[in-house]
Amino acid sequence: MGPTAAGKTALACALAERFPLDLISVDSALVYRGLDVGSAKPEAATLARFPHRLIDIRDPAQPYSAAEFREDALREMQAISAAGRVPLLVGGTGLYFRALQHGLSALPAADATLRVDIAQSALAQGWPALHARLHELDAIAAARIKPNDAQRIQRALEVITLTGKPLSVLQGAAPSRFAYRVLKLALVPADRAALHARIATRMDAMFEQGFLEEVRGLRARGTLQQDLPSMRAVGYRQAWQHLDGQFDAAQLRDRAIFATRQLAKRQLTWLRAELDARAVDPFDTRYHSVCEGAVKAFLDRPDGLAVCAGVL
RNA sequence: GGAGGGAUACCCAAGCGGCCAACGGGGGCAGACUGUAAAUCUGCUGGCUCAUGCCUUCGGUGGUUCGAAUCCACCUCCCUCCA
Repeated sequence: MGPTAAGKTALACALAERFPLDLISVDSALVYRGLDVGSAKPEAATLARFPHRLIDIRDPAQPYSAAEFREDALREMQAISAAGRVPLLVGGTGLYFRALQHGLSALPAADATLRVDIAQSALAQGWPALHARLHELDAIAAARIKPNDAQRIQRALEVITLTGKPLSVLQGAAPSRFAYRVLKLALVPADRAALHARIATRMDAMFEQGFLEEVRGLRARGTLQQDLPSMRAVGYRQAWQHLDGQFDAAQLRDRAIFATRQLAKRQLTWLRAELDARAVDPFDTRYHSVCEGAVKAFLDRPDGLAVCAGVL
């Protein structure tokens, strides 16, 4: 686990080189085919040598979901284990890690038509009005969801409409047991400025590698919309707006970098919640011996990043 | 050389005698997070203390006033136009 640009792929490959590991990507953007440069998808050569499962499994016109990820990941873990190898989950999507490990309540899947309906009434009445309606239907959920949190209000109303039951009731309990022992490895920047520097450098590299052309191509397909999850990904959203003429190239670079830094920050919040809860001591050599030289090498990295690990 | 316009907190930008430590946006920091999650949302963002408290801020210096970011004078720098 780790924030974007921390070097997760490099660490994963280094580990896979020394241990009987098969990689599974835990990343909500890498699942989309055609989002390569801008998503920092591992290079073809890397993927050829270290295959990652759950990359390029979906067309960008079709949304993916945490629930689908859980199913897919469990299936892959099963297959890998059955083959006598160990699954190594690599990625930065906190919700996916959580959903995988702790499960999700039995809720209905997204309903595109219904979402459009809800969004339309929100356009007319404003989200606070819908929040008020949610309060009538499910006071508990409404108390937890902020009046401006469009996405969650929409989902809550969607679930209630689909099932006739309050979301808060449905979310009540679903502790699905997780059949695996977990060793958590996290790449955490000891110095935020170092991570920011990496992000800027990588963004410039992306532009040089044809990121804009990639987005032009995706738009040219004619089947993609700005509001699709794939096109709202960090960088892609800003590039789309730039190609719409909303701002110049300099602005694009700035905005894409800002968005990436903000993403990294949110990822670190997930990580802290995850790691603090375990009270992991990053320098407990017991864990390091598990991953030997690979982790040690990363621990000694001079770029302000560090690896910590812990058994769950 | 002459005529205008402008200098506000990290950045942009309101304010134009008291309700101003100073609207708003960006950025930053912290947090939340159950089928959109690289998404969505919340809080904080001069210092000290964290109390309806104190201190230091609105280019610089001086002045007017009970009281100034807001008025006046001079100075410094920037922009536009005329020469």
